[in-house]
This record gives sequence, structure tokens and C-alpha cells, in this order.
Amino acid sequence: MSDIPADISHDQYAVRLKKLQDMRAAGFDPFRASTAQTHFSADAMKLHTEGQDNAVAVKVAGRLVVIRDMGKSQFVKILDQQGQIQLYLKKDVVGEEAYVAFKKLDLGDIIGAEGTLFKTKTGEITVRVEKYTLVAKALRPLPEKWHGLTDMEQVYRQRYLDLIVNEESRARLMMRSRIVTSIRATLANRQFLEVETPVLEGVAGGAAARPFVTHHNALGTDFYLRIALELRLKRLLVGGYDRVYEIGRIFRNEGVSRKHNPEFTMLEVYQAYSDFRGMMDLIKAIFTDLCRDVIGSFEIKHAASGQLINFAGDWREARYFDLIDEAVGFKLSALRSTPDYAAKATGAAQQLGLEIHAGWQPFEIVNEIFSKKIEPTLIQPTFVTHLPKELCPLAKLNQQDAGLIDVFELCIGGMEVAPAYSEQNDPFVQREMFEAQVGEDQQKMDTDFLLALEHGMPPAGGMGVGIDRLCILLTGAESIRDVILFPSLRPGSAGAGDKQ
RNA sequence: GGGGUGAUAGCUCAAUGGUAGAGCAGAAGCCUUUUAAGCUUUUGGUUCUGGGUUCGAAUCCCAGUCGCCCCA
Repeated sequence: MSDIPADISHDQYAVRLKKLQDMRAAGFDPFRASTAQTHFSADAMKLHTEGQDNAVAVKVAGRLVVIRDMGKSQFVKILDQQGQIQLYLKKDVVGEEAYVAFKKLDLGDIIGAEGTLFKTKTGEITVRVEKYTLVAKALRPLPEKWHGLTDMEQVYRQRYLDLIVNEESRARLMMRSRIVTSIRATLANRQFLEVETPVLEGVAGGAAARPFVTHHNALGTDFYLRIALELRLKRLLVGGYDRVYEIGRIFRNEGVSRKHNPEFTMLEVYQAYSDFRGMMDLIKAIFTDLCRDVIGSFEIKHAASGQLINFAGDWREARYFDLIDEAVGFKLSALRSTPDYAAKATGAAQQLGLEIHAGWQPFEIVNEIFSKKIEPTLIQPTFVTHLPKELCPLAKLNQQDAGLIDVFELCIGGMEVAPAYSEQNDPFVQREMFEAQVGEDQQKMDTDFLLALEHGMPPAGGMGVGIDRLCILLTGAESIRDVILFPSLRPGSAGAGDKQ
């Protein structure tokens, strides 16, 4: 005898498996069947005309997520990319045999159905099903229908379940897709070329971050996963591609938190014969299109503060050191070139309750004030300009003040959303900046990039946009993990598979 | 890396150190326009893992695994 127990009614997996085996024994295998999908759910529902029931025929398909069985008829709902649509099955219409078989379907099964659209007496556009086909049997039950899936570990490890049962997750992650599509359209309209550059790099440059290391067997060499896109894209400016961008995954071997995932997505854009002012126009154009095409409003509610963020009109522009002076309550910036600077900056930072580490350079102390005390208060879109040069070694120095650089950092909702520079194209200055940086940062110098600069790079504006943070902002998500389909977790089991 | 917190039925959650329960899902039955459909009956547990304390542990202690929060 088999080892299947006589009563399997409590074991949903066993019940479903038996149904599958029975179907196969009767000559029907759902996994070998298919169905046509002429319309998505929402598109189908739009075809119904008031007062004209059963006039339009559609073929829809999706996962069974609601079953309301009333004996000789039933209302069910299926879920597809656009959402749910209700189906109505009547024994009289589909016939005895098909109806009996339909009653054996389970929540989670994937079916195709064809029929005509009508409006129920409660006002819901519904498909009056004439024929249906089971095209995938779900052997495992769905999470609870009302509360959905709340166990965060399962939400991340089995995101598909989250997407099936948690409508907010479906909508939020779909919005991310639309955000990226909108950005690509904005850039395409302005004749930017989308390019792809290496993830595996011999030198991980373009930012200060600890890289992941991997090994290539055939070449017998280590590679670093890229930590920025910048140095490759600028080589393309040298090559004569005047407007380029990449939306790509970058990898930083650092902490994981609500705002950090080890791999995340950056947009980097470079435009020859432009500068950081040109990038201001570009980022505003990107936001204007996003507001119009994706958000549907020029105002969004900032989740953390409840304030309305307004993207219309002119955006605020503020000098970095004006903000610092305002935060510390005196003209700290006037002491920038004096020997007192470090001590005064430390004092001011401690006054504000910040912890200052012993080895920090003055610019690091001041930037601690900026990132802890100023950035979180910049809720409305704000271009912070005239940053100290140590913060971005790849930017052009300011003509009036060589300690500053021609850049902005766009802050919105208390987060840095997009830094942009007038790009440094002087190979000598660039080499000096690299050398200064390499010393403290154990980061190897990308001499190949310097060689490219020696061939001549046009003046250019460049900008980076953290796509994940942009999505947090625009979707009101609480954590970066809520806008990444599969966030990084410790390897572990999703829990399935231990049943057999 | 440090601190806090959590893990109980497929899912969402209960349970003074003393027989582990409910809702949904599942099973059986009724119901031909339902909306978390409704009604009747009912199955289902290695209480994360491993130790310890105790007459007795889901509960207390220790260690570990994984998640979440805060900090670095």
C-alpha cells in the first residue's frame, strides 16, 4: 500500500496533489494546457457599456484569489497584472461536467476564462463565463485573504506571495517599474543614449565605498563589483557620445539598513557641453514628467513628516556653508582657511550633540553636521550648492573659490536624492584629486581613466540619482526593502519543500 | 559589530509555570447575483533549534538560527 494516509483532509498540499493526480489519471494535465488572454482585467472591464450586458466577449486569465460558492452558481475573482476581475459561473451556462470540475478548483489555481461582460446587481462588471481552462494547479495554499502576508521574512523571501495577496506591495513595486520607464522616456526625448558598462571591474572607482570582490577563474584574476558608473560613462564622453546614461545595479559591501541594500540601482547621466546648472534643468524635467505621468500630482505627502512636498515652481537653492552657518549659529565658514577651523567645527558639532571621531578631517566634521542636522530638515526640493571640494574629487573646482566645487546635491524629503557636478576634465587636477583620495581610502587609482582624460573629455554636466531612494520618496515606503523586489537577506530557506 | 525585540496550525493572531485556542484557509453538507458572502458539522500543533531550571515549560534561564528596530 502507499504511505498516503487515509484522511488527508487537513493537509492542503496532499488534498491538492490528489486532485492533480486524479486529473492526470482522467487524461487532463493542467500543466500542459494553455489559454488565450485577449484582455487584462482592468482593460476588459472598460469594454462594458452601461445597459448592454453580455454584448462584449473577452478572454481573461489569472490566479483564483476569491471563491464564493453558492451551490449551483459561484462568483470568483482572478488576479492578473492589472488587478482583479470577477467571474460568474452558472451550472446552466457552463454545463454539468465543467461546473463540477470547477468546484474542485482551489484558491491559487491559475485559469483562463472566456465569456461576456455584464454588471451585477451590486454594480460590479463581471465576466459571465462560458468556458474556462485550468492552466496551472497551485499545490500550496495562499496566505490569509484579509490580513495578507505580514511576516516580513516571508514577504521578502517569497515576494511572489506578497505580490499576490498584498495589494499595496503590488502597487508600490509596479510604481517603481513605471518610475524607471518614465525616466527613460524623459532622457530619450532629450536624445540621451542608454548604454551598459561593466559590472566586473579591475578597479572599483567613482565613489568611496568598500567593494565586493570576486574571482574570474579563466583569467586568473580578481574583479571588483562596481561601486559607481561614473568612470566608464565619462570614457564614453571622451569617445564622442555626448549624452549618455546608464540605469544600473551597483554594489557596496557595507551595512544593511532601512536605507541601504548591498546592491542598489543608480541612474547616472552625462551631458557634454552642459554643467551642473544644466543638470538642475534635467532633474526638474525628470520630476515634472514623473509627477505628470506616474504620480498624477505635483504634490506628494512626505511619509515621515506628513508635510506636502511640492515639485511645482522654482526649487530652493542654498549654499552648503550658508546652511552650515545657520545650523551652528555663527560664521563657521569664515574660519575655513584658519588653523582654528577643526577645533571650532568640532566644538560646533558637539554643541549640536554630535559625536566626532578623533581622526576626522575638518570637512568630515562639517559634513557630519550637514548630514545629521541639515539634510533631514530639507523636506522641500532643495539644491545644495558650493560644497567643499573634498566631498567630490570628480567635480570641477569653483572659479571664485578653489576650495569649493561646482555641484549640487538635491535633497528632498530629508534625503539626498541626486548629486550633480560640473565634471572635472583637467587630467592634471584629476590626478591630484585621485592621489589625495587614494592615500586615505585604500582605493586604487583608475589610471586608465586618467589616460582617457588625457585624450580630452568635453566639459560636461553629470548627475547620479539613487533610484531606490527616489522610489522610497515617491511611494512613501518606509524601507528600501519595500521598493526592491528581492532585497538582500541572509541565505535561508523559504520554508517550502520540507513537506515531501 | 553592539543593544533591543520577535519566532505558536498553511496564513493572521491568542494562551497566570498546570489539558495549546480563535478567525481565515482545508474537509463534509446547504444555498443560481455574491462583495472579508452566509449557515451547519469538522480535521489540523516537533510552540524556530539545542541545552538547562522545575513535579510540570509555548511561558523562566543559557546558546544558536533567522527576521525586524535602534546604534556603529
